[in-house]
Amino acid sequence: MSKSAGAGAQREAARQDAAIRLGELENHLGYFVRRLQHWIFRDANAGLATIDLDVILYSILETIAANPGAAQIAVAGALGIERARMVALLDDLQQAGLIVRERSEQDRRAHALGLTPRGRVILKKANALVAAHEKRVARRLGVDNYRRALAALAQFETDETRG
Amino acid sequence: MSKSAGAGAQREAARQDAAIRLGELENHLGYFVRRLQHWIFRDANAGLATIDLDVILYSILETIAANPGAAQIAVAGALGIERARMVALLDDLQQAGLIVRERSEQDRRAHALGLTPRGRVILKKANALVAAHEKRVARRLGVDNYRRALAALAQFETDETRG
DNA sequence: TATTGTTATACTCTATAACTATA
DNA sequence: TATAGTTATAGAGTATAACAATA
Repeated sequence: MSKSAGAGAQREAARQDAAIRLGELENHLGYFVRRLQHWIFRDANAGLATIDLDVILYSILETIAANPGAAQIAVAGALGIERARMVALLDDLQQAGLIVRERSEQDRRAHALGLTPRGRVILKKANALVAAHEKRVARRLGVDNYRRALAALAQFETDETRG
Repeated sequence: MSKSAGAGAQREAARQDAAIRLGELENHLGYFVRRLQHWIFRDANAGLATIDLDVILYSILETIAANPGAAQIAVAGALGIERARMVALLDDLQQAGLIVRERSEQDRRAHALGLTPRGRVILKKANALVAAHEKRVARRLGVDNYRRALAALAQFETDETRG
């Protein structure tokens, strides 16, 4: 993965950030949310890559573990993933031997999702990696800020305006 | 924009959210950040669409206004946009008559970016629309939570790990 | 040699529509 | 008629590499 030119350009761009003013953006939560999310995804994905997962796949595994037998559309809805896209993501997890799709007994259109024994083992490792990532976020943001941010953002409900 | 089938599916998915547990995700800032960002982008873009802008184009306009004469790579670096992608975004703004690209006198490789008079008018309207959006975010999140979130997240510095 | 802007390419994600099998 | 899962496609975004002009 040679990135001699690209890394240099990015480093230079970062250096110039200090001289750039953000104007009204400083007053907009969306700007900071986007910036933080960008960093969080890169850091979390870098950790999860060691067990061939990423943030999305991990979130799906964790949600299935918390809701055994749930249908694809329920997990997709909870995570804000399109149901069309969920198909390919679950294909990946199934081919990796981490989940099973069984016909639901209540509704034969639906798949009842579940973790395999291997899925449970990987999920346990993933949760350890994500916990380490959370500590990095907390250290970076400051422990007090981290707690405040988590408490404030956890109260946001998105359901009403979906779709 | 007929979305009879899609909207129905999404509404159903949202309804089922209530029954879905999130497990460890409840303790992860990244989950809530992603959820909030998703809502914020949709809401802000819906507002800005009335003047043919979106959040990214608005952020670029505002940054240029705050840093007249800045080079493309400096603006890109401040906003976390790839410099390759910045080219097309600035093409859009230029074709819309909102910005100008002039050769920098200090560094003839670089473009000195600036707003046109029309760009300044549109940016003023955009800032009003975004201010209205921010109020919706604050109302949705609760004013105290909004202030706490803004204060906490504004202290996150991303520079070190770019690239 | 390195950087700015540019073009090109491959891959991922989003949004949407349509199909099947079920309900 | 409507929904769950699936497939397909178009448009956006990301990541990367390479090139010309310039430093």
